Amino acid sequence: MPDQQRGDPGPCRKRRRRGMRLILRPSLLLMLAEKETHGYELYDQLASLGFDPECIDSSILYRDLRDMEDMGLIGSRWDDEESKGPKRRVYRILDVGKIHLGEWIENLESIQNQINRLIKRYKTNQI
Amino acid sequence: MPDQQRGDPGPCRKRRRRGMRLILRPSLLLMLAEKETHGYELYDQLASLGFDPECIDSSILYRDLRDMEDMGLIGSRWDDEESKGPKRRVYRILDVGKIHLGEWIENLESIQNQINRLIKRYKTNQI
DNA sequence: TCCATCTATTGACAATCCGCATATAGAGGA
DNA sequence: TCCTCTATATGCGGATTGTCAATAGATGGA
Repeated sequence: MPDQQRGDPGPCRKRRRRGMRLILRPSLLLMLAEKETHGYELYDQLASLGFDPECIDSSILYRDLRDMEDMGLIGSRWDDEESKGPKRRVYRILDVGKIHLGEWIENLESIQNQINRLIKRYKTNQI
Repeated sequence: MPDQQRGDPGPCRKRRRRGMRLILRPSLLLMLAEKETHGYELYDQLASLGFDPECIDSSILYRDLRDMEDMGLIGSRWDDEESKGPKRRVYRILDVGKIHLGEWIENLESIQNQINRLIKRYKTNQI
């Protein structure tokens, strides 16, 4: 019996997911800045950035990719190599996306500072 | 003319807000763990935790407080002291809330690790 | 041949969340 | 009287999110 059918919420609790959504897009953008690739491989490599793949529905990843394409951050083409299985849509980062990624990283740094401050205050006050 | 009516999104950009929402509730809970108080004072003190008050609509704060009360994390009573102005709803943290706050802090720590990893990879690869 | 499985992407739908505007209301000051 | 500050609450429309299902090519085994 799968976990979802027991009362067990498992490791993918809501407030954990919230943080996940915060860093998913910059993570995808970073991976695309390293090399162009397709959604399914990005999905596999999320673990290398600390994501639990079981907590991420792939449709979210694909939607984020399409959204970022609509925003002009990344571009895509259908793969022309013969691969095993259905066709792949290969994404690459665009210049606008690189700039955007840089700003995203800055924002994450400021969020990190804020989280630091919060945790420090929590530990200092011995709650 | 207020900022909202110009095209200017100002400092409260969406992806900044996303991070804000992530830490608002634990911040409120931490402040209530330090001392019981009412919503308006919490609102004023958010700046001490690195929030930009202009980026937070007070309705969100009040709604979060009510939600956390519904979850059984905090309790409230109407203030019996005579204060200047309308009555205040004074919140205090409950035991369940303290446990919840601890778990929240742990989650924030793991999110922090993930952000660290992301930023490090960004800087190392000289994107 | 049929079926299960893996790869790969997409779309539909309901639920939730968020920001904005607005309502209410007591107290103090001009 | 009217404005402002303090203080809390609600309703609404639009954006975001998560879940589920659909589509579809390739492979391998019974």
